[in-house]
Amino acid sequence: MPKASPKKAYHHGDLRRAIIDAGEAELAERGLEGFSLRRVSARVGVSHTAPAHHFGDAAGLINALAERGFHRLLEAMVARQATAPRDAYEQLIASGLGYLAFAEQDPALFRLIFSLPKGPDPGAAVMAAADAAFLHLAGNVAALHGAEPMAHPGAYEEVMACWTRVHGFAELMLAGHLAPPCAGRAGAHEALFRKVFGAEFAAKVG
Amino acid sequence: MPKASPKKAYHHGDLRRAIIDAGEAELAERGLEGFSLRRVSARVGVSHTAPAHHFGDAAGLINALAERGFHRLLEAMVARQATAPRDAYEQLIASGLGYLAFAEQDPALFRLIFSLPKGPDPGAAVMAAADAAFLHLAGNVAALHGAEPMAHPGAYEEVMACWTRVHGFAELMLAGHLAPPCAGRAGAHEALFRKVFGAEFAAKVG
DNA sequence: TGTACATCAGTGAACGCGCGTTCACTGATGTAC
DNA sequence: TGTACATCAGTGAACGCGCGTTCACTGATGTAC
Repeated sequence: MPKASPKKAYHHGDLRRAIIDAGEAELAERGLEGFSLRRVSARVGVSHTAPAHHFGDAAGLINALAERGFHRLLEAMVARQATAPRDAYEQLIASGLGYLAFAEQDPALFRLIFSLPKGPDPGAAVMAAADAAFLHLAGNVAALHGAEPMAHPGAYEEVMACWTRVHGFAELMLAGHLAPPCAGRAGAHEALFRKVFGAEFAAKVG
Repeated sequence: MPKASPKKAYHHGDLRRAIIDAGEAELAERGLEGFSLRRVSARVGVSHTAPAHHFGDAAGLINALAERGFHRLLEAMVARQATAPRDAYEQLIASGLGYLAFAEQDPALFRLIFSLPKGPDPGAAVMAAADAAFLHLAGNVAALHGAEPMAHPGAYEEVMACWTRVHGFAELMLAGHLAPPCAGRAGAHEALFRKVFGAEFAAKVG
């Protein structure tokens, strides 16, 4: 039994993964404010210089967390859709509700992915993860017309109309700007979200 | 001439105001990340313990900045409306464009006012400033119906529909998630905003 | 009008803290021959 | 199969930095009498 009881192996085995996990937990518990490599390292039980081998500096870890964050966002949309009627509009709404659920469950990670410092290199992996989330929404919208995503004229504007509504709702919710009756109960925002999402404004001239 | 040439008066005269001004500038130049009382004090040319007399700690200054931020947001909406046709829908759109202009001009302050730590006491003055901005939008929406703000049933939902759209657009714009053709030119987002704000989604069942 | 005293506003030195970075190191793993 | 060596992964002590806080202080202002 060669690998049995590795009590305290010098090499961690999957430290990169462990640090991202710890970073995510740290973020959820204490927020981005005061986020530090030292704290994350201590959480993993490793010396505070160890992460440098995998991420370079703190920005590198933040980038990795952002990539995971966009994946989580996509997962949340997909998960919520699975519980909804297959009707295209209901699927779109469910996608939005999943988006809101993610924001509510992990506000710090949600905010992180939408406030990246726009540094020199945003990181191709992060961009790809963000694009995947965007394209998912585009798919939801295209389904309303039984069409391919982003295929017809005006498709971009329509997807952005969807995204800005969902995202704005999420941000105002986190900022505490939704009316008190909606606070507290789980999923209490759903009725408001449905009305707000579909509301039409009169008097569109020209 | 009693008060002439006060070269280097021991008392500042209006230090509270000066510190808020410096804090606003500091925020605009360097962002909330690494914002410190020491830097702000140095900017004013005053010892770094001086602000404590006026704000207590850093949170106190942040609060004062948030209050000013909401006022700036309201000012931006009003200013933009003044340049628009008096038609109610155009006034609403103009209000939204002012909102976007503020976000674009001072992203750090914009983000600050929508990410307050939700501490024990959010500060009555900040709340009042936020409410004023909300009520302004409510007035814009009510004008579509020639009614009083928040008077008719469904008025709240309608105002939130407006707010979430404008706010979501602003946030995604700052996060760099608007399509490249819209980046760069001043006011280049206006056409997209108009389409996105007024877009309707088909198939609203029930 | 003048004097005494309390309060307010700002100073500047000192402190401890957690941070990221550097550095010489050591244990483990992989590869060449 | 064995040995040598390079590379990778993680350690732990040390450093300097900017931060907020504390503290005794001093200059200016206001108020009572």
